[in-house]
Amino acid sequence: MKAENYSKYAILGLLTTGCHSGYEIKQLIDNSLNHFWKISYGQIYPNLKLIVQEGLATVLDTPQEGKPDKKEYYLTADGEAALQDWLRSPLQEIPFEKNEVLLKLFFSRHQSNEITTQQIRQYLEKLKERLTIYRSIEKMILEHSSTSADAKYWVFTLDYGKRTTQAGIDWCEYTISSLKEE
Amino acid sequence: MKAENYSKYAILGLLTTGCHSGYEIKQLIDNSLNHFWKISYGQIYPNLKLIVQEGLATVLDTPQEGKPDKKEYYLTADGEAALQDWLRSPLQEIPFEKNEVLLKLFFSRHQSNEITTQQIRQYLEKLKERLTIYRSIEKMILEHSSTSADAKYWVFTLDYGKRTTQAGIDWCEYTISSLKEE
DNA sequence: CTAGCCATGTAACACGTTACATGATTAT
DNA sequence: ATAATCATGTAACGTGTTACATGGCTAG
Repeated sequence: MKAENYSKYAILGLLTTGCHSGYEIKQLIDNSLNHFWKISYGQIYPNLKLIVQEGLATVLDTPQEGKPDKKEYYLTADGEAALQDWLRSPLQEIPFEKNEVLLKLFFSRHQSNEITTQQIRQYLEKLKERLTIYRSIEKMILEHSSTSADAKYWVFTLDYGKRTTQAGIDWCEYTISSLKEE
Repeated sequence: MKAENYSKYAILGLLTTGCHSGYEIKQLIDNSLNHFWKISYGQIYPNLKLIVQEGLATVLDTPQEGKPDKKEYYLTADGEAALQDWLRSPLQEIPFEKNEVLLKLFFSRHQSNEITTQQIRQYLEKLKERLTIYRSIEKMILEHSSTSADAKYWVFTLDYGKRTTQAGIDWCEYTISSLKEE
């Protein structure tokens, strides 16, 4: 009963978006998927090796001038098929949030409302920053690559981030004001 | 640069909510914290052992009639202090969602809108179920233990779940209708 | 001259899940 | 009979992060 290795498919997908090396994959994830997916080099490089071993991509050693050499990966027909198979496969789980603020709030009768409020305010600030980041990524996509066939879908994923973050912001404000009335 | 072991504090906190054995902790988490925290026996029992070793709790072997013996854990003064220290410590990270639907949607130009829509619909159904569960937990808390000093805070955490889930539901409906117009 | 970017990779570690082992009682 | 609930625990496994190693080029 082994779950899928999602990171493998994330990498497979990213190889179709114009980036072809481990380094570029990391860049794109940090810039554009950061709100629902993360990945580290410790995952990327071993997975790329695996993907080649399974025949889902081929490597091309590309020397560069003034920069270190890079390895460029390109999906094979099998790789394309594997990506599409995974895309249409049914969802396994819905996302689960491990939320430190809520965990603390759950036990907050052991603490003054003042400190609890402070922490929620801290959380609120972080959510606001996050919202700003989402908006700037969205702007970038719309200006920079609105012609790309991917753009439409990327904007959908950002919309999700914006909506749920806004819901979190609303909650913070409501909860802070509730704690004050006492 | 080692992050905190949150599960340890989750257990520490739960020992103050009327449950005192590993089994009871698991029950309560599955019933009431499930929307922002999960834990398995493989984490609970080793952590309880650790907590006792650190002097944060004491164990009491309690034989039961008609049931297996259980071990009851009670926080020491040090344990109470450790919990409070952690509660007031600043937030480390804000939660990060690893979202399979969004990952697939990100690459959905490789697939027909029909299948993409189906998957979002699937996601929508799961979010609706989740919302129903939140509402029933909330009702349980309000009816069953509204007198408890914890109840107020527990309801806040549920409110968060309800709001963000509702935002997800709205997003699904909007996105499905957007994909149809083509 | 120092920081940061470009670029690839591994080893150790932390965290968490799953499956397994044990075994009594109670409800269907 | 059989499944479910009560109850504790460990070992193997999977997944992901962090720190480290290497090293050249470019901008301040």
